[in-house]
Amino acid sequence: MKTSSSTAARIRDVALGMIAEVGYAAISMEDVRREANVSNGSLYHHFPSKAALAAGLYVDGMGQCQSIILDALATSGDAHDGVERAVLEYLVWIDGHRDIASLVFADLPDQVLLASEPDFSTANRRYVDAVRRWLADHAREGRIIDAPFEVVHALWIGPAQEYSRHWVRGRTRARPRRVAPDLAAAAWRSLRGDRGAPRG
Amino acid sequence: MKTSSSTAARIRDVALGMIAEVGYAAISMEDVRREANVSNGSLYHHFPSKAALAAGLYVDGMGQCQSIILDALATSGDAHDGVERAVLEYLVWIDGHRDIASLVFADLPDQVLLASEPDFSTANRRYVDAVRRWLADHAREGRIIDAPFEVVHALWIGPAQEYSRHWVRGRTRARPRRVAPDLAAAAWRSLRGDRGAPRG
Amino acid sequence: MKTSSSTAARIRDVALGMIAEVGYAAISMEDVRREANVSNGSLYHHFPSKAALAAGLYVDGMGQCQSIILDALATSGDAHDGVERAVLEYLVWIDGHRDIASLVFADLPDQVLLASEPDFSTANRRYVDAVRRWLADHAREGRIIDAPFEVVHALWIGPAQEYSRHWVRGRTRARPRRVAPDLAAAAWRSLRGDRGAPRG
Amino acid sequence: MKTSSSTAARIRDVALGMIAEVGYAAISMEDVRREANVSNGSLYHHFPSKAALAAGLYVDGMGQCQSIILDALATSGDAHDGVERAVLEYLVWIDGHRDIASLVFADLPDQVLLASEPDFSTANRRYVDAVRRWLADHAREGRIIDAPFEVVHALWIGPAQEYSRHWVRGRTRARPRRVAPDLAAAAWRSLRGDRGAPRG
DNA sequence: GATGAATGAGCATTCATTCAT
DNA sequence: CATGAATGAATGCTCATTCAT
Repeated sequence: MKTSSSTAARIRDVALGMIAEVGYAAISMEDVRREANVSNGSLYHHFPSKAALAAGLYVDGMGQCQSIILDALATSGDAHDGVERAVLEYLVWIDGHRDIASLVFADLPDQVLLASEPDFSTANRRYVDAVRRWLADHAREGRIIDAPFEVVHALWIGPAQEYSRHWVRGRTRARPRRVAPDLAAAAWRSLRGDRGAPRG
Repeated sequence: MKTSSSTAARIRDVALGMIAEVGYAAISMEDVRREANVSNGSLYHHFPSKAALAAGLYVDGMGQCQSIILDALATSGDAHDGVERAVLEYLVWIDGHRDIASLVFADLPDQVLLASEPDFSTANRRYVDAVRRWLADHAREGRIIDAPFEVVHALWIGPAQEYSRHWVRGRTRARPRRVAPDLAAAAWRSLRGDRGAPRG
Repeated sequence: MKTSSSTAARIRDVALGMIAEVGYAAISMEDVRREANVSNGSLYHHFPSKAALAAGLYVDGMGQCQSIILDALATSGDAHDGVERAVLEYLVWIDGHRDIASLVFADLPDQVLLASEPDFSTANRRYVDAVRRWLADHAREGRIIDAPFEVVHALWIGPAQEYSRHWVRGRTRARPRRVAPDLAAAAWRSLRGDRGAPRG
Repeated sequence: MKTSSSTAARIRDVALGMIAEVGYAAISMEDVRREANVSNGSLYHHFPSKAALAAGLYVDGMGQCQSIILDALATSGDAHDGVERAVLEYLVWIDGHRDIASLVFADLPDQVLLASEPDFSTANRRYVDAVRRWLADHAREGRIIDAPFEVVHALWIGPAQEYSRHWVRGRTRARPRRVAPDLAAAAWRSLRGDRGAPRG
């Protein structure tokens, strides 16, 4: 429950909460306006369109989400540590930021994706490049399997994402942080290469 | 490529294609009506509401999707075979049914999910029960790890779903059937239990 | 005061009256809706947009207006007769159809002109071609001056149009039919060629 | 091509250009603001309303336009010379001031006309009185036909206005100055009285 | 003179749905 | 089964204008 003084921030907070709860398509600018206690003119003064409003939140949330993983890798000891910590911290973060997670998992209409550019692509490229580089370093030494990026990424983060997706939708009992250790361990089993077992 | 003779079938085909392409929220009954070359009255004669139209397609697609996995398990030899074949055949099927996959991955509004009941829950229960039973059998023998169903399922099918999701959105180069072997092998590495010994 | 039974006709009548009175920009579809006693949905069922509604009226009015002149020429005796009768009957008709005249003189936004195509261009071409042909016939015999079409047309109908324009805007005392003889006579003085005086 | 140093002048220039191009109704204060690179507050500091902004330009343009004709009359030799020179110089001026002409020909909404008062009426009265007086002088001597002012004016300037109107809308090939001699000569043919004998 | 946040009424249009024929 | 007219609520957005700083 952030207390937002500035109008723009208040709008953002309200919009994030509402989109997380019922989805982009199900909210109207009027809903946001009312909830944020802002006049229509003011709302559009700060955000030129519904799509732009959502796009801002989306790019921001996506960026935070990716940063968790990048940070885990940047501070990781070895391959095993990095692979597991990424999954672990991703799930812990999701667990603490359900609204943002909900937005990131939502499939937003093209309109919104369009309004997210070029920020989205820039952030995404930053993420993919960094992860790819990290993977390549470890793949070269045989610690991690050598496969196309998309495949490795799906094996690695895919289960955590899939689980989080269900949790966000309320179709799962255990919170992400509870299942994090299991998913982290399994991620390593999926990704470890021929010589990927220095720890044991 | 179905040939649709009856009006209802033509509507269904058109609707599936359109929802797959731009999403449920982005289409209108008028769009469907025009594309299917049907009068407004006729459209509503066959499908009482937009939600009902989508719900029918959704339940149907979901069912087909689940059947692929259930069939793989039913005809599987051992745990290893079942785990891998499920992923493999799932991906091959997705590869051949992009539109349906797109619909299944879409997060549909509550009204559609509501209109999907009770068929959806029935089918889902059938799926979950069967898979859970199959897993339990093999977990008991130590072939497959023993963890909560949602966790095991995420580890197993999660990467394939995540990859397919990206493919459907056009954000991936290789077609699902190309990466299927890698994802299948990794699924087994994730799920194999203490005694889930190498085949043969 | 036409009594219009069909919904579409009633909308058209109301819209013509309102646009004539206050202008295209000043009316709203809601105004038309209310005045025509039609539901919003019904209004848009018959006319897909405000521009389309106005465009229909515009093309129609323009066509009627042009027909008056074309008919006068078609039934004219000689050059003198045709030149004067065109002006005369144009003014008499305008005098009796103030609403339509108002619409024809209005400078409608590009939107509407765009929506008028291709009907507008077709009608216009028909008019210009016919008048041009009639003029050429008489210019060849020296009855009427030989100058570019636009110039001759401005000299011929221009004063009548300018007068009508002012009348429609309420900035003139005498009704068009009152001044018609003067304007008609002057038109002939403007247009008569070297041998344009068989009548005396 | 005025160079506008002051903010107010820059706004005026921009507004004139935009209104000329797309019309009063089609521009917003926001459009002007952006194009003139001025803040919203500043814009309203200089011009209290959209109508007032347009009204200023309108009255100014109208005045310039009328001055051309009044000057031609004031410096004219005889009736023939005055009638022709007025048309001639009017068209030459229009040719060089397309934007202003466009504004003068536009049919502006009542609120703008209202905001133009009393300046507009004052200027108009000055124009009408002067022209009427000039005409009366020559009509008394039989040089120019004796008819109601509105009729004479329509015959005299009407064709030039009608032609200019079309040119401004881009519906004409030849520039006004090209057709000026023809229109001027015809104007004299229309207006000459019984004793409006050939010059010289 | 300048700035930009705030206001709220208004608008064209969309859309799912109903109903008479 | 089919047709198309009718309905009315809802929505994203624009815009002229005001006001505090």
